[in-house]
Amino acid sequence: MAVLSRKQREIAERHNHFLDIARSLLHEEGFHQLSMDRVAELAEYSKGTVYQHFNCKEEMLGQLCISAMQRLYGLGQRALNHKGPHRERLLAFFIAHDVFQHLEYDDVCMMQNYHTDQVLVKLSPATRTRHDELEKNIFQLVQSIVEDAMEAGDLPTDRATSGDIVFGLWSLTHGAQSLRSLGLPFEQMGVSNASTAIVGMLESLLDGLGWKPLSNENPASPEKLAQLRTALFKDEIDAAQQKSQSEQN
Amino acid sequence: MAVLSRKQREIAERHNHFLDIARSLLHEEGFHQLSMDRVAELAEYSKGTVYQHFNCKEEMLGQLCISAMQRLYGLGQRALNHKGPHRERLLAFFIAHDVFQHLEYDDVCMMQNYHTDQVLVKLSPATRTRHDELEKNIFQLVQSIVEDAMEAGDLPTDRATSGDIVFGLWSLTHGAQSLRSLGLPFEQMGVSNASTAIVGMLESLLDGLGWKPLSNENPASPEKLAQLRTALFKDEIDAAQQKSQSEQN
DNA sequence: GCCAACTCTTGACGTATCGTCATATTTTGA
DNA sequence: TCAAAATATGACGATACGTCAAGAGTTGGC
Repeated sequence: MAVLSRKQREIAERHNHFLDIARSLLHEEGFHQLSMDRVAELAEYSKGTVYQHFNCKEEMLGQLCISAMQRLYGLGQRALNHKGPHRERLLAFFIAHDVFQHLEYDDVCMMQNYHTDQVLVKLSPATRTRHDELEKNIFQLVQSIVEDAMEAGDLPTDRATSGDIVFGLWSLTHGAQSLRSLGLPFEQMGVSNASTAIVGMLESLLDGLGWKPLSNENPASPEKLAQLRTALFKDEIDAAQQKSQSEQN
Repeated sequence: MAVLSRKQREIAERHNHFLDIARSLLHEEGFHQLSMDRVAELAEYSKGTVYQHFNCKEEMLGQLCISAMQRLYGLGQRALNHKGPHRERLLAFFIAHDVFQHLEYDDVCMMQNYHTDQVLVKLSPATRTRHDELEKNIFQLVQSIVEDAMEAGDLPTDRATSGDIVFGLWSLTHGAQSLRSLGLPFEQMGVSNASTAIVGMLESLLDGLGWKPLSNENPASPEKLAQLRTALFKDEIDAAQQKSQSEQN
C-alpha cells in the first residue's frame, strides 16, 4: 500500500510537472508551438510517457484550462463572501474577473484556444465534462447573488429571470475579456479604458434591471472600486507583483 | 491588355474557387481538418499553385473571415438605414447580429478560430489590417447611432462616452455569440432562450443609460421584434431557407 | 510559323509533429 | 533470486507543412 501510493505520488507529481512545462510553453509561444515532443524533451522523459498522461496535446490544454477556471472560481467565491449589499457583491464578482484578467492574462489567451473546434473535438469527455461543470458552477455562483437580491426585494422579478440575467452578465464579461485579448486599438476608437468602461456598463445594466440601490443613490466611484479591489484581492495582487519582480532577476 | 486581364480574371476566379473549397471544408470538418493539400486536391490544382494565392492556411481563414465580416457589415448597414427612433435602430442592429448568427452559424464558429494566437501570428499583415478595419467600421456603425441619439438629446452624455457605450454593447453581443457557440446546456442552467435573453439585457442596459424612450414607455415586445426582423431581413431569411431546402435534395 | 524569354504550374523533397507499439527496463512479490 | 507485471522508451508510419528546381505553357519579335 505504502509502496503503491509512493508510485502514485510520483506519477501525480510528474503529471503536474508536465502540466507546468506545457503551461510555460503555451504562455511563451502559444498553443501552436506546444508539442508533445517538446514537453517530453524538456521534462526529460520520452514521448510515450507523456502520452500515458495525456492522449493528445488538446488534453493538456484542457487540463490547464480547468485549473485556470478553478482559480477564477476561487476568486469569485471570495467576492461572493464579501459582506455588503447584494449589488456590491455582484460588483465584487466583476472585480474578481478583472483581477483574474490582469493576473492571469496568459490563461485568458489560453482559454481562447480551448473554445475552438480543434480542441473541443479531441478533448476527452471527462475533461470536457469537468470544464463544463466548472463553467456551470461559476454561473451558479453569480446566480445565487441574483436570486438573493430578488428574494430580498432589491431586484424586480418581473423583467427577467435570474438565468437570463446571469447569461447577460456572463456575456458582458466574457465578451469584454475576449475583445480585450484581441489587442485592437480601443483608445483610437474612443474607448477610455476597457476596465472602467465595462464597470460603467455593468452599473447601467443593473440600474436598468432596477437593482437597488441604483447607482445614483450609491454610485460605484473609482475610489470605492479600488478600495473593494484592495480589500478583496490585495494579497493576490501583491503576490503576483513579487513574483514578476523575482522573475526579472 | 485584354489578354493580361483575362489571365487576371482567371486568377481571381481560381482564388475564389479555392476560398469556396476552403469554406466548405472548414464548415464541414473544422479548421483542423483544413489542409492545403486537400484544397489543392479538391480544386484539381497542385499544392504550389494554392501557395501562390495563400502563403498558409491561416491566410485562407483570414480571408474567409473578412468576407464574413463584410456580410455582417452589410446586415448592420441595413439596420442603420432603418427609419425609426434611434433606440429602435440600435435594436435593429442587434437583430442584424442575431440574424447573422442564425444564417451564418458556421461563419461564427470559423471566427472563433480567427481569434486565436495560432492564426493571428501567421496571418499576413495586409489581411490582419483589413480585418481590424472592418471590425472598426462595425464599431463606428454602432457609434454613429449612439452619437445621433446623444445629439438628439435622447441619450444623456454625462454617464458614459459613446466609445464606452459601444464597447459595452459590443462585448454583450460578442460574448453572447461566443458563449452560444460553445453548446453549453443553457436551458438546464435556467436561461429561457439566449436570443430573447440578450435582447432583454440590451433593453435594460439602454434603460440604465437613460436612452429614451425607455422600455416601459415603448417596450420591444416579441411581436415588434419579429416584425422588425421580417421587415429588415425577410429576403435574406427566405433565401437561406430555400438554399437549405435545395441542399437537402 | 519559329524561337528565345518570360511566366506559371507542378510535385518531389526536407522538416516537423502526430500517435502507436514492439521492445527494453524497472518494479513487485512469491 | 527470479518470473511476472507494470512502466518507459524511441523508432516507426502517417500526415501536413512550406519550398524550389525543373517542366509546361505563353508571349511577342522576327
